[in-house]
Amino acid sequence: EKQPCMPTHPQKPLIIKTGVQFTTKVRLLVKLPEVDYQLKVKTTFDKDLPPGRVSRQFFILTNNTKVMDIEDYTNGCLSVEFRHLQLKEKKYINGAKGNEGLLSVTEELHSLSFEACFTVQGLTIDLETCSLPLVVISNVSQLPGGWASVMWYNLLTDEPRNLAFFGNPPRANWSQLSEVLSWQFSTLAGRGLNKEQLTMLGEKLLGPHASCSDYQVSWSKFSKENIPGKPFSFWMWLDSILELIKKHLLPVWNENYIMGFVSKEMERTLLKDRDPGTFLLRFSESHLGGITFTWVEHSDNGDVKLNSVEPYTKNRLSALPFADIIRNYKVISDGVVPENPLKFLYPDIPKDEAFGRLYNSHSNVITTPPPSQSPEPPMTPGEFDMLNEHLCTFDIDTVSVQTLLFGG
Amino acid sequence: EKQPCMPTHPQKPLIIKTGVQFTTKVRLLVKLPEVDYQLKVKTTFDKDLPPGRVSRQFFILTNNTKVMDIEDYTNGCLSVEFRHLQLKEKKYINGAKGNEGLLSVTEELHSLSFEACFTVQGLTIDLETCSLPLVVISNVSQLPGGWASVMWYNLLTDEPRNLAFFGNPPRANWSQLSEVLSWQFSTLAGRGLNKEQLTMLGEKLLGPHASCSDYQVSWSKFSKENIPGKPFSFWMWLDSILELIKKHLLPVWNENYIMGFVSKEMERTLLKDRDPGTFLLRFSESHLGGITFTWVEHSDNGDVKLNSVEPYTKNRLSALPFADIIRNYKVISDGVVPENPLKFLYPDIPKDEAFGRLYNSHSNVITTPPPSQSPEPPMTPGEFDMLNEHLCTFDIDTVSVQTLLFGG
DNA sequence: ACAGTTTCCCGTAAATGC
DNA sequence: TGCATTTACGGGAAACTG
Repeated sequence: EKQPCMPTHPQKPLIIKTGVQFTTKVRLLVKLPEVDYQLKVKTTFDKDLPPGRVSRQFFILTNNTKVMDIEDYTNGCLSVEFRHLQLKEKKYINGAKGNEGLLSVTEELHSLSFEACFTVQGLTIDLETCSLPLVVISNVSQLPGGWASVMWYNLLTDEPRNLAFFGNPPRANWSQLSEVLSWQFSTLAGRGLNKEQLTMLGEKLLGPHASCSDYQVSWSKFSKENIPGKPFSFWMWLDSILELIKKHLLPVWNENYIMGFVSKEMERTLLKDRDPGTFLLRFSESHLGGITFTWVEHSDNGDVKLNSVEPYTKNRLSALPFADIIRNYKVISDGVVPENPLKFLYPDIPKDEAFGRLYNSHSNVITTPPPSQSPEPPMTPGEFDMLNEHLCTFDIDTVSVQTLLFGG
Repeated sequence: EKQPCMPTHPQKPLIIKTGVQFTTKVRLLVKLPEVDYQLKVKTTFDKDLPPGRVSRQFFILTNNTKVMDIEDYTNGCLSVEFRHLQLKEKKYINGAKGNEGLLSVTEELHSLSFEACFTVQGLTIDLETCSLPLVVISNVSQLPGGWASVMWYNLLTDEPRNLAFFGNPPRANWSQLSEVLSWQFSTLAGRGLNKEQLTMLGEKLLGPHASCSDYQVSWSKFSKENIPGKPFSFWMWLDSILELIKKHLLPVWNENYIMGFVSKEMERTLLKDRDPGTFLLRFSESHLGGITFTWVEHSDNGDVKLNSVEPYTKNRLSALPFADIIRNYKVISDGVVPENPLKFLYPDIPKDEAFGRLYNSHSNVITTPPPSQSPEPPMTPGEFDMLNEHLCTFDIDTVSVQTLLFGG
């Protein structure tokens, strides 16, 4: 049987959006003695949470009971997959929202519980397990915040179900965190971040004085506080770039043509001694999801001048792919013949040699519609791969099953 | 009380999308003697349609009963407005879909019924009325087809409720139809179509030999059959242009700078004797929702050459407004200095004189994000204005009320 | 296999709630 | 009032269904 619909945002599991279908699967790890009746599993959302512990309460709209089935004839394992599950918020008649006041919705952790009950050799056995902490959102605009929480939790704790984690979230070592950030890029595009790129990110987060690997980053600095002088947090900024790459820059990113994370100072250091027309590609630090290029120009008196273009965002890039923008970019100034100032991709690759294979449109004259989106690249392995299977795939804990089987 | 949400697609009433809220209002035209209890009105979808008459059946998801209220103290009129109504399709357990097989969903007409019952001076009075025919769609992609049906019905019949209308739809005189088409533009933008533009449309629909005003257009030619050699019907094509104007071309359209509907032959006739650099703006006939410009060029040997650019569609226009595209358009050919070939808007208005006020971005160098959408223009009056009030606003027929009042 | 139709759900905008 | 959060729904794409 083919799956009629995939789970939500497959790249970001453990986040459930209300009103959108999701899928979950439980597997029984012990081999049971023959049972002559069907083993029913019931799934419940936030089963044994004392009301008021979390500010919002949800329930599963759709049918939440299903019979276990033999998953695979090679191991005879019993499993059940719930599909088309959907979450809805409970509305309180008398506004008794037990809001703790401190946490945002994406810091509020929830869980899915699974229960099964069966009788074997006169013993009644209750099985129960639950998922890793889940974040519930109501709009995809909350997805970046939710994913920040999932990353922080799984990076910093091995506890299976500490729903109060964000009441007092621990700090992360920059060495751990930078690895996770790099993985975000490699799961997206097959290319992580190099040392220089990570150094720039570390300095952005911790200040220029120290990006030593034992420096610690607070949860707040990572995703709650705004970057000084900017209306967005570090993670919101970085996630906007991930989205931009995913939708509009994959070919160029995968060719390693986007230096991307370069401070203004480093940019000057790199470019100042280069030939005129040398340029590099850099993500905007002032706007969400923007990319720009900076090129070297020599004034008549020999001064080195660096020019940048206003960042391109998804709107512009969906009208014309980035490689074609680079190809056809022209500077028009009064009295001067328009010219493309971009000659060599840093350090010295002739522009057309680098981008030639990525060009789509032919020229300004014969304009063609934007080409269809390039297909999603295959994912590369990484520590978070466990999350990249089905949403909430977990096994019933063998130990507790055995306890029940022999201790009942 | 402020309205919490507007009805669906306010420009296209009498079309209801399943799962999307709509609003309706009934008004009692006769002044009733004092009643000491509240007058309840119940609304029902497709109340007395024999099952099987239409292929799909729908029901109102939300509460469908409401109490009438005094609308306006100057006339003391009773009325009730239903808000947040929502339609859902009935699913048949045993596929007894009474599909007539011939009609498409947007040709299937439905109606909303309203009932009220009250007692006055010992007489029990039943009031009932119903809406003009409605089209039910499940996706906005069906909106153009639905609006074609609403237009055709209201253009060609005065019957209040001929739900079988599209079983054998009448033809329309070109004189009537062209007026309706022009109104589509004037309700959108405050500017209808002129004689030349309508002539081009008439020839497109009827062939070049005759666009005499008593020529008749069939329903099929208008919106069902594809234009020969094209994968879309006449109305789909025209509607795609209306959408393009609404979202991306309002300022330019309202200035009357878009000739728009010009045959290739007419274009040549108009441009061939003009100065080089004279251009006109024309909608694409080969692609949905596209606009292009054609300009005159003189070859070295004196031959007149007409060039056109590949049509701009909503994707490109949302990245850069059309006036700026015209401003910065450049032809780049090998060995020739890039130049903007657009000099004079036909017949002879210097480009910047025409478009200057509409320019937004300054040049290619300092690029700015596209400006926010310009606000909806006020509507102009027209025969279809009655439709452009609330969705399904109608009065209970005075005659039948009196019949009931005195004939009971 | 296919075309007409519906469902799904992201992403933007507006409404709502606190 | 302002900000956080939810709701609404257009639009593109996938899934469904005869």
